[in-house]
Amino acid sequence: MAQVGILGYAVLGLLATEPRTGYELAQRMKAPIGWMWSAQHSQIYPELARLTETGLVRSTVIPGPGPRDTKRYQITTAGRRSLAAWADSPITEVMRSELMLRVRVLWLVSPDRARLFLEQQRQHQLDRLRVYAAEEADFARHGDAVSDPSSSLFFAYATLRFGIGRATQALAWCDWLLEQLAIAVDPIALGAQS
Amino acid sequence: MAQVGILGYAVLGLLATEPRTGYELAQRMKAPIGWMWSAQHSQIYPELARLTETGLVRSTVIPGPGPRDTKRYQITTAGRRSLAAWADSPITEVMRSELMLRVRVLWLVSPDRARLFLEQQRQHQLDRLRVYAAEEADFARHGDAVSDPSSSLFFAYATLRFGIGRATQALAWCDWLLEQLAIAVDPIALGAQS
DNA sequence: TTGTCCATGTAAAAAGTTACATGATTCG
DNA sequence: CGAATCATGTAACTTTTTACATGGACAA
Repeated sequence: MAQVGILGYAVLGLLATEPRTGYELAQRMKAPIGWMWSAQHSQIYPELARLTETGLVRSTVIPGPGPRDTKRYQITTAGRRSLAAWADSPITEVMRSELMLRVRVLWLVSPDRARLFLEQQRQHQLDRLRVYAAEEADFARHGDAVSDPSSSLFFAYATLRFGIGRATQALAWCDWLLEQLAIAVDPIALGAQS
Repeated sequence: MAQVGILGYAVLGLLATEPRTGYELAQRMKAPIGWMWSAQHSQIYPELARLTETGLVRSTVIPGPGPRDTKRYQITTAGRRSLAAWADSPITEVMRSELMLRVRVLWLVSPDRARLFLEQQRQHQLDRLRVYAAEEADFARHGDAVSDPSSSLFFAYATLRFGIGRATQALAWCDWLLEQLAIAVDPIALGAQS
């Protein structure tokens, strides 16, 4: 029995709340959900075929445009069971931050360019926070279900909170680092502060 | 001219401060630096060969054990130039969090298992913070160089700060979520709080 | 009529993981 | 004398990215 990879579970997780087409799944895997996990459509279509073969999803043809059939996928009972088993299995996460790789090497860049780079990152986090704020407003409209820990909505909201926390932390870090750089460039400021 | 990928720059970044063997590079790519970017030795050796071909690193054979030559790699002037150019070039980061994928789906799991899962994550963050604290103590021993933004040490310290901030934020989020779950399970606590 | 969105796929290449393989030294 | 560490590599496989390919509907 072919085992399911993370991408498979990501797809099953999205199908667990409602049926979707491959295209819709691909859309969802972009920002802001894509800031948690991303995938291209070229990865999703073959994955859906695999999940169908192993009986974890099922599809029905619906009317749609284009040269091929439009298929709406739904999760099966077996799929739901597989997803639940994966949900609280041991997790080994590999963190990858290109940003930190860059920062580690910023001493090779002129102070001006370094500051510009960090200001761009700062702006990037602000942009994210604005998107998150809009998402949070959406959740607020749902009312009580958001605070009910047996609902899928509650955990979707929890991931949003995580994203907001992360962006806020990254923003604060940018500010701290920019401040450190400013102090170093202008020792008078240091004197005035101490 | 074959272009360098992120892994290549990660390697160049480590070689920028001092020469190392492939083995030493692989060691460094484990925790806690590996929490920012990780790579296996099977990826590093071929990468070093590529970087040698393109003239971004150079190696000298040094005495060592085993059936093959032990090589110490150093970055070349061309390598340093390439690295500096990459450092502040536009960045497009793809965030991947298996944890968030799991949390999104925790409503499928029993409340007890969900709480256990989150408590494990909480402990995981605490463990990380302990390792980071030890690393921070190391930096403190270096004295002034840590606060000099023209030094490589300063930016290494900045990435450590980022890691600490991230783990702290994740910890706070775990606490928040666990609290939400506790309130839902035990409505008396809610009454007592309000 | 040109461009964007909907909708599905395949192919090729790059990146990353896991497993295989060798052998010296050093510590318990 | 066995296990861990040092040290280097290759092979097979999986995952992810980028590019190619088709075509309907609808709006500027």
